[in-house]
Amino acid sequence: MHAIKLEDAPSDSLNNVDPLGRLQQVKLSSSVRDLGKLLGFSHSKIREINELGPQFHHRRFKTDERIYRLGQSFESLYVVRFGFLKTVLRNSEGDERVLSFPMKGNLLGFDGICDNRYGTESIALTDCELIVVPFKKLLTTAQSYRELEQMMYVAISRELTEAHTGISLSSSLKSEARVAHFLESLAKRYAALGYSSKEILLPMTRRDIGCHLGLTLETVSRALSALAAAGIIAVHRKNIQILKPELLHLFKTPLALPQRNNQPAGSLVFA
Amino acid sequence: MHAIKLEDAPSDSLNNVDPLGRLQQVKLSSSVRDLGKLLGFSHSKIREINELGPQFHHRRFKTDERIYRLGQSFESLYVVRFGFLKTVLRNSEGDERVLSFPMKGNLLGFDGICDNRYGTESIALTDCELIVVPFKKLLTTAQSYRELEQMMYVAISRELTEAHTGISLSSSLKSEARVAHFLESLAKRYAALGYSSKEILLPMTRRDIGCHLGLTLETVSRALSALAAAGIIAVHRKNIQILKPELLHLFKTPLALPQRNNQPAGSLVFA
DNA sequence: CGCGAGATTGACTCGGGTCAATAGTAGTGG
DNA sequence: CCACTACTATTGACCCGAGTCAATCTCGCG
Repeated sequence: MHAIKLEDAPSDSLNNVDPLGRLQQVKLSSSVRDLGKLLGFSHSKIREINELGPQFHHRRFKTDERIYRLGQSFESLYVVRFGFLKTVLRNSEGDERVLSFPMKGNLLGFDGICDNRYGTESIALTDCELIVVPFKKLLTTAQSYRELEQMMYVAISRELTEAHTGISLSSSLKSEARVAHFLESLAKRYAALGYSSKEILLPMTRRDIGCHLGLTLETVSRALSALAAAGIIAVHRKNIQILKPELLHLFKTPLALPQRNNQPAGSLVFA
Repeated sequence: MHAIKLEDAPSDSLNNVDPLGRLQQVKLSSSVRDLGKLLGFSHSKIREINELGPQFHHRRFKTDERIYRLGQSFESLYVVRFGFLKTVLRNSEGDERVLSFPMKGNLLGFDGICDNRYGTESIALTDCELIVVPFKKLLTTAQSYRELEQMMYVAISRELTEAHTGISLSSSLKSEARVAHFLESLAKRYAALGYSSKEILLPMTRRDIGCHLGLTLETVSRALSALAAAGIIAVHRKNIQILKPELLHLFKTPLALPQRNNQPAGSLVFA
């Protein structure tokens, strides 16, 4: 039933795991080209980059560790090499909102750029490894490595725009549609990383999903159950099988049925 | 009753209005220093910038004109010199979401950076004037004007982060709290521009506000009425007077009342 | 003056929040 | 190894807030 191993090592061989399978606090490093690849830039763009040049350290974090805290002074951007995280926005009253669930290739910490301190908090959902990109180093070394700076900014723009789109557009949808949309986008991201897009292991709790979508954990649970009852997915705790991706996609639309009669409609249409 | 004149010229003297008060389609230009000031960077940072250097053209738009369309190929960033606009995100089904209401000093169009075409649409709510910053020019001239490029990126980060925060945090609040929060942040922005923060003229419709906050226009209207009934604001169409800013702020919190009894509570607490 | 877009207000309905009870799962320590 | 515990998830019952539909009002503009 285990969908995928979330801690699966990336394809290259930079890992360092001790005999018990535990992650060690070793520091390894990545070149600008490694970063470019990880961030998903095209090969042509990356080939222009000199292989020699600045190196960026890696850092490992255990489950539930904080990468940085709200208000902490901003020093570095992070690129995920493996593992899963969440970034959280807190308001003064303490209730929180999950902005994103970064995974391999995603960028963290850019919300600190504008006022030199992090405006969010980032927490490891699984053991994970991040590449540390000190912002000052980025600005100074980029004199010679201009490509890097521009790559980073393009990546920032992409991250923010995507997060924006995701959160914003779903807000007008019903709970089931939001959850369906969430699963779909997660599946796409998994697929892009080479994981299965049919068998998904959710690294986050229902509460986290709720905080991300603007729903309560109960509603998320009910929505998953409803999608399961409709035969579109199968749910067993954090293991999700996507049985009918095309119906999942249909579910996103606000059910543009005539719906003038007294039919119950709603979630039973697919039952 | 007119709160402020939205078309008020900025304090410097770069405007060009014909004898009838109409805006002319003249092109004027701004230096890097002008841009820096407009974007709100500190004087010390700006003083380092050579006054000579690249110049950026201005462009005027009439009410309801589109600055750029969704899908259009990305060429320029825009900085608002005066006037009010809205940026809109549309999904495939056509329903829209208002992401932001840019005004003087705000930046537009950065969502096009990541895939070279605009992912949003930007529409003038009033006549307005924008400074055009061609992205290619930014990248190439920035060899010598590195400050400019970095300023722009900091500004982008700030815009996106703020928009993010605004939309995200309000989603857990009740409608009245959302509207109160919206008014408060608008008042702050007005104040920062030197306008009155007590007498506000909303440049957008109730529908726009609703699309921004994830509410319907009726709910926005009701929320405004409720705030008015509580004596916190006075509403006359698009003219809003903020009578008790501190209560407006209190309203933001989810009303942490004991509320165990059968008191009606809700919007009448302040009546 | 009359038209139409925008705004307000009311009545009704229902989706999702809240509270609560239960069950499944993982981790801990004797 | 198993029992205890704490966390996570599921499901039900209830109720309130906001969406929907609709009528009316106001204002600006031709």
